[in-house]
Parts: sequence; C-alpha cells; structure tokens
Amino acid sequence: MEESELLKKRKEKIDSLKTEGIDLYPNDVKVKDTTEDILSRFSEMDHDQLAQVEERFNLAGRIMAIRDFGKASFISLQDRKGRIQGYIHKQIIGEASFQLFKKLDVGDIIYIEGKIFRTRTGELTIEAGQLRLLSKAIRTLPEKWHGLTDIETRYRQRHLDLIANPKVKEVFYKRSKIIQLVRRFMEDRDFLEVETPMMQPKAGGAVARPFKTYHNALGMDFYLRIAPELYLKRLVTGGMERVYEINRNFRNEGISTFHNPEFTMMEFYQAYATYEDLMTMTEDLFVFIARNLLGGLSFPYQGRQIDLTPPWKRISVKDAIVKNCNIDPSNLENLTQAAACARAMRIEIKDTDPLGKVIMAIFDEAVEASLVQPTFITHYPVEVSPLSRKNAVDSALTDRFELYICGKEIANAFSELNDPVDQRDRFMMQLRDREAGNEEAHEMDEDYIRTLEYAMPPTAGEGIGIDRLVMLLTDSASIRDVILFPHMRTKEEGGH
RNA sequence: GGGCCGUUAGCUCAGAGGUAGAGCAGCGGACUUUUAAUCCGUUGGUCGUGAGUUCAAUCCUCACACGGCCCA
Repeated sequence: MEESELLKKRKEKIDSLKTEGIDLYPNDVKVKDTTEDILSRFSEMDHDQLAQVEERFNLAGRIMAIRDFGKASFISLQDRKGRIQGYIHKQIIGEASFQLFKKLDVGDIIYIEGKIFRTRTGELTIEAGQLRLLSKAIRTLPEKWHGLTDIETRYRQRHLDLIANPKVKEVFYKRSKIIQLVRRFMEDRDFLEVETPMMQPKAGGAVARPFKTYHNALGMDFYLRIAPELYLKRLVTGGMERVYEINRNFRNEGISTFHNPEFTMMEFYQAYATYEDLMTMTEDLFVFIARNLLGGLSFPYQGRQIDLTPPWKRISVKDAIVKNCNIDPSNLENLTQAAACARAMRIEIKDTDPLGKVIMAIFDEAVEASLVQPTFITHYPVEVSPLSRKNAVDSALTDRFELYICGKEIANAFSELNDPVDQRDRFMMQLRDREAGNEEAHEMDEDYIRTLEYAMPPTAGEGIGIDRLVMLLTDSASIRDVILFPHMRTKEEGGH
C-alpha cells in the first residue's frame, strides 16, 4: 500500500528521535494528578493567590493542540478526566527538553511536571518544569475544530471517536454508572447476582432466532443464548429466591437504531412476587437510577420531555387498542372480526395466525408508537407468552406487562408459569406455531419441564433492556451510540 | 429484504461534462501569556470499486461495496 506523505514524514521524525537516543515508548512513569483534580481545586483562585502555591503537579495525557510562539508554547493536554493547558517555556524547561518538545506532534502522549499559574487571559495552566515523551503517535488525529463526524469511522475506530469527541466518553461513563446503580438497587433488595450459560444446547427463554456454534470436544452444537430466563428459573427452583443477571443476549436478526445483534439485558426473578409487584419495583428502580444519575425524574429524549414520576399509566393491550383505534371491544374477541379489523388497517395477517397474534399485530401498528410517557401495557395474549402464568379471570390472557417509553419496549415481565403440565401445553402450542412456519417459535424443553416438576415457587420475573435504558437516559438516538463496538460489516482496508 | 441519501487530501467540507478546491493538520520561516493563536511561504488526491455513454467522466447511466435514515 502506498503510504501517505503524512505517514512518511512522521516516520522520518521518529527515526531522528531514535538516533538521538530518545525512548519513544518508555513505561517507567508514575502519575499523581489528573486534570479534573487540578482544575477543581484551583478554579476559584486568582493569579496572585496561585503565585503562592508551592505545590508541584505531574500528569500525563495526549497533546490535543499546540500553539507555538517560538521560545514558548501552549499545549492542550487531555487525560481521562478532561483537558488542561500546559505552558512550555525554553528557559524554564531547559534547552534539551525544549528541543524534544519541538519534535512532538498533536496526538503524542506526554508527561509534564510543574507548578500551576493563571495566564493573562485567565486560564489555569501548568508551567512545565519537566517534560517526557511517553508514546509517539505515527498517525494524525482528526481535526481539532470539527472533530470526527463520519459515523462509520466513529464506530469502526472508536478510539478516535473517544479521543476527538468528549461527549462520547460521557455517554459511556453514564452507562457504567447506570449499571452500577442497578446493581446497588438489586443488592439493597437482597438479590444475588449470578452468571448463567451464554452457550446453550437449546436457545430458550424468548422468541427469537439464535446464532449457532459448535463445540469440538463435546462434538455438539450450541446456540448463543437469546435469554438467560430458563436457567435463572432453575436457580429459583433450587432455592435462590432472588437472583439477577446483567449480561449479553444474542439475537440473529436485523440491525437498526434500536437493535444490535448482541445487547445487554438485566433479568431478575423474585419468588413470592407477582407481575404487579414488579410494576412497582420497576418504577422504584427507574426513579432510583434517574435521581442518582440525573438528579431528577424529568429529562429530554430526542426533543421530547420524559417524566418518570410514578405511578406510571397501566393499561391492558386490548384497552389500549380500543382507546387508540376507537373500535368496539367485541371486535377483539374473535379471530374473524379481529383479522378483518387488522386487514382494514392494512396489517398483514397470516391465515394460520391465532387471535392473540392478530391482536398483537394491531397493537404494534396502532398503539406502540403513541406510548411516549412510561406506560405499563398489561395482559398479553397467551399465544405470544409461552412462559407466563395465565390470568386467573381470563385464561386467554397472561399476567404479564411490557414497559414502553418513547414508543419503545424497555422491559418485559410476568408472573412465571410454574405449572409443569401447563408449561408442556404451551411448548406444544409453540411447536404447532413452528410447524406453521414461525422459525422464532419456542422449542420444546423437556429438561426445563422436569425442573418445574420439582416445584418452582410462585415467582415473578423481568427483563430490562440496558442499552435502551442507557439510550433514554443519555438522549442517544441510536443503540450504536451506547454500545462501544457496534457490529458492522468488515471492510478489507483499514482493519476491523 | 424495499425506498431515499451519502462516499472528493490525514480530518471537516466545497465543486463542475474540458488538467481537482478551501480550512485545519503536515512541511519551511517569524513570534516569550495564546485560546480554532496570528503572519509569510509550501507539500499532499486512482474524486469508494467496476463497467457503459462520450472526442473527453471525478461529474451522466448501470452494477457492486460500505455506511446512514425510514419502512418491513
């Protein structure tokens, strides 16, 4: 490959540094301070007060800008916490270090040591008494003013995105904080964090297409999990009455602004609770996170104001359809009328679709997008809920809810089906669906039924999409903005 | 899978059927408190890939690749 002029020049410079005996990649430096500590400690002090400060500081980071004045230079130094200005003066730092500095580039990682002062224009600045090169950049950084905006490059070379766009780092700090808060909340309620298999002989616990892989030593196929659900309920059966897992799920489906093939889910199970208990708990959890992360319950998402103040609206699937479509509830009571309604709305319905599926198709089309403020949609049809307990009053429905915010599903929960006989019937129902051509239908899982036969306590469980939650709380338009390395097609050039 | 849009220097972007432009970065020079420092000079391109139309294509047409948004 033909090298760019820029790369050649940079390599020549590196060779000349090497012949001078300068180590381009030393690793013996220790760093005491961060930009954030220094800036926050001295932000209130003026020039004269700072002149009294004897303390010396040392820090390391990436050179983000150089403003050169011949015998003196200003640099912008970026570490994990932020940026601070450095002042490099020939007479202060000495001839040798100054000559080294002259050969440095934007993008290099350096160490500086020195005292603090405030410049004529009022900026807190470290006056470098010592300077060391810690790591030499061969390639140039994106432009200082516009930064890196090309979306493809941002995702493919996330390191550049993180260097050039400070707000990106903030999003991932928040993501980390959110997950910490989830853990703290669950721990406070005596939930035990566990890890269950990512590779499963059967991909159960959700309705989705799995990725397939192969284990050489065992000589068998495995599937990357689409959900941890069935394993977590095995643990509840085993006496772990409150468990949760925060981990990746893999679903072999399309990619969009709300779908990544691997995504992070928090699933938890609580014995002796119902789906109604979980609605309250979900409100509590979201309130806890929002208060600690944002300091309040109201925040903007993509131009709309979202308010998490409980109690959130609760409405059944059917009531929501009736309200949104202004149709007679009796239309949702039998397949012929419901299918006619759906077709009138230009929704595609298969002749083999049962009533519950038709109802959900109408819901997805007519209701989903309108659910902007947090809303619990309850009482899902039994045909689309193979692992949920039937409603005591209407056996066509289940004790289940999904939480919608901004038109998107954020959480899914139900009172768990713990009757092994009923569970077998549900799996049979799914098998018929699979025979009708639905590749996503749930498989028969004899091992799981066997577990239920040992008696699982009455339990409620929930899954919360962590990526979508992070999107919401960071006002991110795309799931790729909250996943560090979103999947993309590999390209021949430029690696990745 | 379908529709629309994009791909030009390391980065951010202009551009027009007739030898390719700017700013930043780079290189050379001036400058001891700058803030996208400034000033003078200057290097850098298979215009995503491949075909077609044309005297001539980076521009028009088609296909493909990668990406984005919307829809399923």
